[in-house]
Amino acid sequence: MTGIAPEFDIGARLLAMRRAARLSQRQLAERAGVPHAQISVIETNRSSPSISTLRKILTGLNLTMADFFDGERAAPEGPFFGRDDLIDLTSKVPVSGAQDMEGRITFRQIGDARRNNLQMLHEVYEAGADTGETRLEHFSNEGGYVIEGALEVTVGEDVRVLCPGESYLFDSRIPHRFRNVHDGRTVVVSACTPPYL
Amino acid sequence: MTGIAPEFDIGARLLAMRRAARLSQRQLAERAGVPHAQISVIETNRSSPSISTLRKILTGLNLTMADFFDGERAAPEGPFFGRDDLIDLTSKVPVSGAQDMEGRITFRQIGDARRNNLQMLHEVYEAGADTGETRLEHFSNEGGYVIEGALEVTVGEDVRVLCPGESYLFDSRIPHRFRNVHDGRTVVVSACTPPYL
DNA sequence: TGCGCCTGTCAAATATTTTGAGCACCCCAG
DNA sequence: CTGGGGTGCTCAAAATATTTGACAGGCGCA
Repeated sequence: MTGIAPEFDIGARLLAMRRAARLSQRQLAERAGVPHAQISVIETNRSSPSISTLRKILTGLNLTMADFFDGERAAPEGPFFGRDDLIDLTSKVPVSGAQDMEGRITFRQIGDARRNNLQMLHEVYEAGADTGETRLEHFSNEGGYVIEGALEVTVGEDVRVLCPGESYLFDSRIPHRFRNVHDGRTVVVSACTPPYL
Repeated sequence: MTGIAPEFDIGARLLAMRRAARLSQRQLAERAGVPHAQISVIETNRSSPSISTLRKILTGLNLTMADFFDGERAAPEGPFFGRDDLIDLTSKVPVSGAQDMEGRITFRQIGDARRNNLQMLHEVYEAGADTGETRLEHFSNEGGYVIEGALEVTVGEDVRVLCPGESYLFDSRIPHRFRNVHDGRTVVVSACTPPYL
């Protein structure tokens, strides 16, 4: 048996986190103090790393185990969700210029994205919030609808400011960026499939 | 190198969780579908289990990875903590008669218990809340001070109702139990060393 | 083109974990 | 006391993960 967990894709998750940190396998390996091949093997799910190994690697990403497995947290059953049923993903979303963005962008997920293969988020951007250029390679499609405020969305070469009632939909592989250009907060309801996290 | 993680004691944590679930190593092993020796080896920190293995074991305890590593979550630095800095432990505390107690007892931790080797909690018992007989074997000492309401505390053979201003302190190895006998909520500030979770 | 540097992957040797059986101990009923 | 059933721990073989160094492809630049 090649003990690979089916439910939660460790490899994909690590890959996403690493990409988000803009690190190569080798860079991460050095930070974490593990051989570089290790990263490759784990990301492609060809081994189920030991806790100690995973922890070392996570150290290089400044993440805790809890952070890493947060997505696995039991989600409310549904199909209906109250205000408090939304799952806060903020800490998990690897916003590129994360230095200054702390606490300025909030993502809350509706239900169990993985099970439904659909990730719906309620996103709140405080004034000035900016994801920076997101070059995350999730092979997904994502869309969103602006509820409040004004969101500048950049997709590849296209840029546009979206106001309440306006929306977007594109292939996630295209580098994209979200920026709140409103002086108050901007609220968006978005969807992504398959789920990013 | 015998890759054992120093920071977060996996073995102790698993032991605590297993005890809380009132399962023997063999019982848990069967539920989880792993050999019983595994449990022993992990609990004594003589191996750092693979993610897939740990997940299997956790399944037998009805826990997710996120639950298990929740304690490792980055705690606020301190030495001062605002209202929102307290860490909610409610989901992690294995209250014995947990069936009915859902949402009726709240535990919030102050700062990083593990680092300071001191776990301070703000506990809120809703009307009727009862921990049931807690036969948790933590080799700790714990104390508490009642802020509001009325708490019936049972320690071994001793029983007493504590009102605001009253307090308790005892060896945690003695079976104990907390019960809110007030018709409103009861609030307690407690401490435990070394930390239970 | 060819050099240098980067990327990620692969294969073989080594180290660790996992496995299943067996051991010692304790408790209780016969 | 003796057998049955429980507890957790130990051991050696088998399976897996980790490590190391080599490899192929991409990219920029002389």
